[in-house]
Amino acid sequence: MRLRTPDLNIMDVKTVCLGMLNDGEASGYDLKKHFESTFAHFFAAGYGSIYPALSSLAEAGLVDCREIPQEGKPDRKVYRITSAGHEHLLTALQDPAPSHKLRSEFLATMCFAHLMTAEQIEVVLESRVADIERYMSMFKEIETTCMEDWTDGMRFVCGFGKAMTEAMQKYIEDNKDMLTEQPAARRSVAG
Amino acid sequence: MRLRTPDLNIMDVKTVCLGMLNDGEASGYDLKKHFESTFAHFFAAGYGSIYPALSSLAEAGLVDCREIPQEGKPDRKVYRITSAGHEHLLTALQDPAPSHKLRSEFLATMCFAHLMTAEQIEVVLESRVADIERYMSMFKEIETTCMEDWTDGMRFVCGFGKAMTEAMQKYIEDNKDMLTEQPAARRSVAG
DNA sequence: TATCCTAGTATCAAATTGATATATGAATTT
DNA sequence: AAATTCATATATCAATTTGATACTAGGATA
Repeated sequence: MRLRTPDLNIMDVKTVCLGMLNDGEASGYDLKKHFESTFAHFFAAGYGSIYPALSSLAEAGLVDCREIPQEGKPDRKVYRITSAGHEHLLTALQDPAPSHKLRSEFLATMCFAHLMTAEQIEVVLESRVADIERYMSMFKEIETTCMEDWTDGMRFVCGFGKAMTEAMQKYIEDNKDMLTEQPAARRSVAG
Repeated sequence: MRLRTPDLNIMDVKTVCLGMLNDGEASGYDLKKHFESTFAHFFAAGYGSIYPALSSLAEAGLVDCREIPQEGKPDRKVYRITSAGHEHLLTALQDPAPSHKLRSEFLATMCFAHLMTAEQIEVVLESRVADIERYMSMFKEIETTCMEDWTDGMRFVCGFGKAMTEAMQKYIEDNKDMLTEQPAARRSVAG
């Protein structure tokens, strides 16, 4: 019988929020903006995971919460990391093999390209290229604005994202013909 | 008030299973092996999602199931795509902008590299490089064995995986010093 | 005037993860 | 010879995450 692993040192939404809060206090709304900007290319999180994460962190005493009353809007809840939270973060960072997983409906779709028309394939590739270009602008903007006051870690991570995005762009550019210049008829049922 | 999108044309585990079954009948166990080999680098799925997916597909009449009795083991359930299933697959492939998402605990960890010791960072980088090398062997094996009878789509997808993996390897090789050769002291609390 | 954007909270069903359970024969290790 | 691991094959379950939705209001834009 195998014992359950402690589950305490995993980089889930909770831990990433804790890490962000280690950099300074913030509200759930503020954290969401972080997830949408610098973290967007490798770690997505929505309100549906951020708010429960903050509640859970507060309940565990890893952060504490201060409510700032506002008129017309809900109270702003500002979270601050505690020393227990800081310790917990250091523990989570001890995982020697953090995961790195791609979930690509795009590639899954391309696996079945032989069931699609050339036009359908082109539309999908164009949308992917558009996405890539959005990321490239984002990386460029980041480089020219906030990058100077960043840690080496953040620089490494953004450079990583940029390098991957460029490689993706190049691969698609170089190989799209593989998909769209099919000699044989496609699709077994007429569209 | 916005209407709920039809939700019928999404490349979820169900649809990917359907696509795999379009290539020939298979059991849940067989599909798992597919997910572990050729699909491993971009679309993970475990039994916990495959079996419910197959049940749901069968219930919707998109596949049918034949039970083959076996001694000592549970009956083998072999699923075959129906014509309704084939149609559904073609519909799912009409999504013009299928997603492509990375979820990287590795990069999230590296964001907080300033809270880690140089040794911890090195261990993490080594485990990532080891993972990359496993993927590279996998791609090489694929190229020398089954690639010939593949569709252009599958070739595109595997080439994509290989290109990304190589780019990742190169980036880490070229930039790891950024993380491990820090001049300043690290960690605010002694380890 | 109407709609959209920003600020701010929060919840919920559905999908997915990762582990676990069950059962047997064959292969491998001690 | 006994013990352990591996391959075959099914399935479930709690916890996590997704993606959408709901509520409110001021300011900007069409």
